Amino acid sequence: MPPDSRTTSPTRPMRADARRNYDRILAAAAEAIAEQGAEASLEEIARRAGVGSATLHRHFPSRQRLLEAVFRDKVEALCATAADLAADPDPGHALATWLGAVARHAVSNRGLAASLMRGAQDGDPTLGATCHSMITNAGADLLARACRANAARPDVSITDLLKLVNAICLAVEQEPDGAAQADRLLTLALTGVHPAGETAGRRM
Amino acid sequence: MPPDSRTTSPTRPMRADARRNYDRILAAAAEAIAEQGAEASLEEIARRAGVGSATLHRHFPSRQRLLEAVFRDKVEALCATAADLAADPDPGHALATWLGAVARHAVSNRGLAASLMRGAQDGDPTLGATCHSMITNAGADLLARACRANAARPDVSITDLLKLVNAICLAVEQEPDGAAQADRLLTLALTGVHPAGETAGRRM
DNA sequence: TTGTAAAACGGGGTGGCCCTCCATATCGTA
DNA sequence: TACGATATGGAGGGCCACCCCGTTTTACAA
Repeated sequence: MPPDSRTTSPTRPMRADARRNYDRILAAAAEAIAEQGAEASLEEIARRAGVGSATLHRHFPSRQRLLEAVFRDKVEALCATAADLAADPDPGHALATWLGAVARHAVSNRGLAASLMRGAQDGDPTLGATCHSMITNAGADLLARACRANAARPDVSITDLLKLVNAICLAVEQEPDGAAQADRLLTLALTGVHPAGETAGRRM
Repeated sequence: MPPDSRTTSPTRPMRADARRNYDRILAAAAEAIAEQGAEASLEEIARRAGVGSATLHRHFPSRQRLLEAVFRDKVEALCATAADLAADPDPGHALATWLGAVARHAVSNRGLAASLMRGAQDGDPTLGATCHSMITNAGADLLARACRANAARPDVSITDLLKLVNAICLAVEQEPDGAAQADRLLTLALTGVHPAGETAGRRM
């Protein structure tokens, strides 16, 4: 929800200078995070944006809020992908494809995985439209279809599935060949370690 | 490799006061890390140990070194478990059991997972006996047996398997019910998302 | 026992970080 | 244009990692 001077929402529109600074901070943050990951220094982001650190903290009261703003469009793209895949004739394939897309985004956007995992947990029950809930809602439908088509076990939750994907991405995101590793590990996790032919679903 | 005044190694034995401080720091670190996780303040650890921060930095040039020293005995226990399980008549079960044990340790010792994952990567090619290599060597044997018994796919590496386990632990270690989640996710990853009966090993 | 060089120590400094206060500057509008 | 509401950012506080270097402690030999 980037503050929007065009909306007719009850909140008064932002002043022009405020909006300009907001956008500059967002751009600087995207740049810094791409280079250094989600732990990039907030002070440096403010410096890059050419604003004081107080201004950054006023617009984004927590790091999490900043991350969510930075990644919002990526998350929306992922949700759109999910909507497209909902029409796929093979629900199992659709689910796997989507999880792969999530992983690809998470690996190539350092910090995204961490953002997706933390759903406004830090006693921050303000906005309902967090990255976490957006992505969860988007995936729930795909999983439900896959279950109905018997392509996924009924006892698996979308929360667990996404946690798994994000855990993998979080773990490999600082390695040089992160994308390849994430793909390999995701495939491994989705298909299990048993060799083809052995009964799947056995509790090891 | 806790410096040992008893060894006959080429390096001169530690002075008594140095050894005493080393041990105190280690104890304080274990305590602080158990309470606050791997990001515990080094200054506070020094404070608890009753030494100056410079002394801490002299004994442990990096946080990673300190973590490895703290977790060394836990890792050794895990290696011992692996050795025991090598005699298990069901290699598949042995591997799964061991991975579960790794997960349990990692979840209950905050920071262990991160330690296990980073093998002296930070241009720190000093000691070969890092946590990472110890655990990898211990697991390699179990995996090899499981493969031979056709209980694991031949194209899976112990590195990947451990990365998966640690990724899961890393992701859930700050949540209240981390242990339960780790167990659930690990099972999911080992058995795959396909329902029982569907062919395992299919590339989704 | 005592003298000495080597080893170890730790207070204090540097610079970075996050976050907040409040005097000042800027904007939108009447 | 003038004025009140809004936004700004420098300065400062608290915390941290890490290092310098004068001082203390140790081990050992005379």
